[in-house]
Amino acid sequence: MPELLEVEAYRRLAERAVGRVIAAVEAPDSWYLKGGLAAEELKAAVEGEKVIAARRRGKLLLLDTTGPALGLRFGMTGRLVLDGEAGVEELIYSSRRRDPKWDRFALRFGDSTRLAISDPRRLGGVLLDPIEAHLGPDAASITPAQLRSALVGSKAPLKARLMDQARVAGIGNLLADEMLWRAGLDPRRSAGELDANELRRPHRHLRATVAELGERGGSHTGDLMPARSRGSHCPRDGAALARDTVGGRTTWWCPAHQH
DNA sequence: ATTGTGGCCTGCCCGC
DNA sequence: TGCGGGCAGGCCACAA
Repeated sequence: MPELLEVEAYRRLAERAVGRVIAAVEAPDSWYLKGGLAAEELKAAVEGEKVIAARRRGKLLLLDTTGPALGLRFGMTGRLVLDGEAGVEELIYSSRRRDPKWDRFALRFGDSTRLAISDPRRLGGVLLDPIEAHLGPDAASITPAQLRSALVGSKAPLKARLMDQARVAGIGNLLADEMLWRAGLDPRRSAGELDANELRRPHRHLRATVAELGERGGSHTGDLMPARSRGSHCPRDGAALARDTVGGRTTWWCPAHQH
């Protein structure tokens, strides 16, 4: 599913659209426009404007224009397609097909090219002038001090806090499980319970996991990923893996080495 | 304020 | 072979 690694791939794809002028907005699905945004309002705001940058904060893709910025969200099944080319080919939990009816939003440029979001399950959305301050520091560049302050003083489970986009932006379910598995930390522990020594581990493993899975090609390429099924065992020590809901999400962890 | 829960979206896979 | 139930997770509304 699109976590920050996939959205970063989308950002790189969208960067090719920098310099193009938005000739028309296609918004066939009003559900997909968030924050009370109407299609007419969106058209009036960005048609005729030029794309000047493609940025990312967490899982949010930002298209800066000479007018207001556009915020693109992908949920877990959204795919960015530019000129018929997808930013990510293999999107786990989404369909491998591409059906035109799944195009929930698109920009048509003056040179007849087109940037579209194909999203079978309509879990993504489009925002006009998103408030970036609603998102915490980006997980790929967060500092140790920033991560520490995102965790201390909280009674929420460690995993829930890591996935709270207002505290740390970009960590989804798979990345959270993978980094905690690597860090040897129990996802259910209260975030604020970590001592000074333990607090260093999430940061180190977050950075390492993001870098490594980025090179491998996405958030689904973790070492724990193949073991996310019933009756499986820890790839590190062979112990039976535990499965439960933590932070509202299906969570897999190793009771033998994650404490 | 913080934390937890349930619902939304819909394609796909498994078992009958 | 078709069908129905369960499942996936990002986000939001809402409750305690």
